[in-house]
Amino acid sequence: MSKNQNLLDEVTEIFTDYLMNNNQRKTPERYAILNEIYSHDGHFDIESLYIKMKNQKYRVSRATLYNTIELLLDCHLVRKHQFGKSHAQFEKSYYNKQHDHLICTSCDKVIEFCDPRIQGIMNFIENDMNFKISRHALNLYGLCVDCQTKLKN
Amino acid sequence: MSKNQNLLDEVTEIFTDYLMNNNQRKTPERYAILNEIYSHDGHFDIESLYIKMKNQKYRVSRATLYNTIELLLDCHLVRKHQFGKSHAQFEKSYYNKQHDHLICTSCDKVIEFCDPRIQGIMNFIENDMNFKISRHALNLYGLCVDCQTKLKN
DNA sequence: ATGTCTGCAAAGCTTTTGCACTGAT
DNA sequence: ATCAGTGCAAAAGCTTTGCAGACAT
Repeated sequence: MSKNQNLLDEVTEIFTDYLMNNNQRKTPERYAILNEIYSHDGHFDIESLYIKMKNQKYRVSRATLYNTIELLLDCHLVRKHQFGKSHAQFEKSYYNKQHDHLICTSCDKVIEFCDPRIQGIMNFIENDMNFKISRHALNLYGLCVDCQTKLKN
Repeated sequence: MSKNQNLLDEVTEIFTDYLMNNNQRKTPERYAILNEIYSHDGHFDIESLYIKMKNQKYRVSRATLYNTIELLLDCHLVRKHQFGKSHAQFEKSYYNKQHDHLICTSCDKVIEFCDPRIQGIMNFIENDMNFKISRHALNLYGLCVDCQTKLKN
């Protein structure tokens, strides 16, 4: 609880700094959205975030969600993913080390993993192909353990 | 020229086999689409393919393009990508070894590259995390050489 | 007081679906 | 002669935009 509160305080401060430095207004809606995102784990899309906030006291519009997500992406408090579905998915990214994803094509579950060898590949690309990498996404599509067992029966 | 013709003959045969084995009709539209895709290099989206075919003698609908692309994906003659834009991009995949992509976030150029180390990562995931991988996508986003120079000025 | 940000609704884009017709089998 | 596949248009999703009003500065 207090750990979560600390995290929330930290990201709120980062967001505030970002808004000030970019001449953006510090509106209650923006903080409410940041708060909602950092209060839950896992991946989400705009629609589910909209529903979740509507079901609570919040009064937000989809437009504001899209607008605010853009700001959060810009200050790296949120990451955006396209896992092959038509709609984008997001996740909070502060204090969450960069990781990659296994996507189960049967049940749509998303599993995170880390592998240091990716760094080697990226170093090679930057040095030998002279491409300045700002971010990466390694997605492995296939069957998770559960679905492998299910499909056997 | 004759090399391209050989490739076209080969993929046509593969597609024909696929259609027969799956009780799908061998319609001229489907072959026209396959032909169009294999006559050009690089990545494309449905809309540009539609425009390109409309500008020629072809009479195709978007619905048929989406439908046929689905078949071509299923028989692995085409690969689908989501590079972070809202619309999907595709590329022919026969005789095109599996590769990954550098995506320039400034000019949207897509550059292909291969790195054998990815195989090591995938082996590890399959064996130690018991996840059955069917395909992967490693996308590195950043600035290509041209845009690095442009942005310096 | 000013002008940005908001909610709402409407429009935009990509993709999917419904329907009557065409044509591969 | 069937009925799957097609073109066309309309619908369905996700995302963006226009506008009048609200509110952070």
